[in-house]
Amino acid sequence: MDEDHVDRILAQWRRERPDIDVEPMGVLGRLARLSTYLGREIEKTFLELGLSSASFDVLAALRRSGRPYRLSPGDLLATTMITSGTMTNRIDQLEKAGLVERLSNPEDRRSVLIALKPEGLDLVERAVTAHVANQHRLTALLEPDEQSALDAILRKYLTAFE
Amino acid sequence: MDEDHVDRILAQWRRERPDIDVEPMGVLGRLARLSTYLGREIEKTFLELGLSSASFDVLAALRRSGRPYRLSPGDLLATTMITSGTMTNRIDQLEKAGLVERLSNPEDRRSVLIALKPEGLDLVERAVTAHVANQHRLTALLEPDEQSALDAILRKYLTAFE
DNA sequence: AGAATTCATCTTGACGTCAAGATAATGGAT
DNA sequence: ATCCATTATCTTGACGTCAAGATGAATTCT
Repeated sequence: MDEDHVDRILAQWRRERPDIDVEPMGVLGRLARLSTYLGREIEKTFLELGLSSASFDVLAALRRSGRPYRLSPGDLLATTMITSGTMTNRIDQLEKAGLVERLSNPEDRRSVLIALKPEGLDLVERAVTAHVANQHRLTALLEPDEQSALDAILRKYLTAFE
Repeated sequence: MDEDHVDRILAQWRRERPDIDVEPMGVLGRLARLSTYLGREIEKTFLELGLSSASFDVLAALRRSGRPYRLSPGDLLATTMITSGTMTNRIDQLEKAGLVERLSNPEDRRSVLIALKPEGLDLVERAVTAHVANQHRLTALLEPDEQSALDAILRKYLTAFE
């Protein structure tokens, strides 16, 4: 059981503040660090295609919704963990890049439909292939039984928030 | 085994792209979502003390380094996962808030020492107490055996990056 | 000693995000 | 018929972060 970065932080706290129980800090610290590393690895793959994780999330939501690859900003919002202002910003950029377009909805003039353009569809198909291959590489750093144990615990943990 | 948000995304991909193996997307997606939720919960606690996670990280590094609570920006950098520009920015703010001060190092004029001021020490002591209590609440959402299983897997996973 | 290299820190410009609120259209209640 | 609350989207201003490079000081090499 080698000492890692988080262990060294915990050891410092135990020396300086022996009154506090740092066990929770260990798990939560590791989760945060790991999530940062994994996020950066994932970002790299998208960067090679001229995308970001942020843009991909929107394109992917449109793609996996099925034909005709159209969703309202509100629908898109529901699939992510961002605010409406951030979604507007993401759509603006994708529109500027020619990957999606805003279509007005004749049935409800308050709302708008975001549609994947052919260029966006083509790009997201290539991106998802590269992304999934990369995710496979990243999860392969754990053994299959560790992956499924991790997944089960994360799933339970998430129910506390969703 | 109820269906969660990530399951719904995976089901969409399986329908639209039956050729791809979405298993890795499940674990990694859950890890990212959970990390975001936990990060927001943690941020809330610091907000009540007029701090952010970012500021706390710096104050905490100084506090747990022990007396006289002084580290160079380089030392601080090594304990975090941010760039030097971001560290300068964090120190600027803490200095502006009167929580730390920059001391010139007479032994090496290239470098600087960041010192906790009494106000900073007082605040970080209160912050770490509140933070640890909050972390305890957050980890208590899992059973003790789940917490330790999670910790063990995360520790192993992290070795791939550190 | 002088020049080139390395090191420690800071600056700049850009980006993604958020909170709060603005705008505009709809639907319901009286 | 009008008013009001709700819904959908966008705008604004601020913040934290990063990548790239600038600055100033120390070290190494000749």
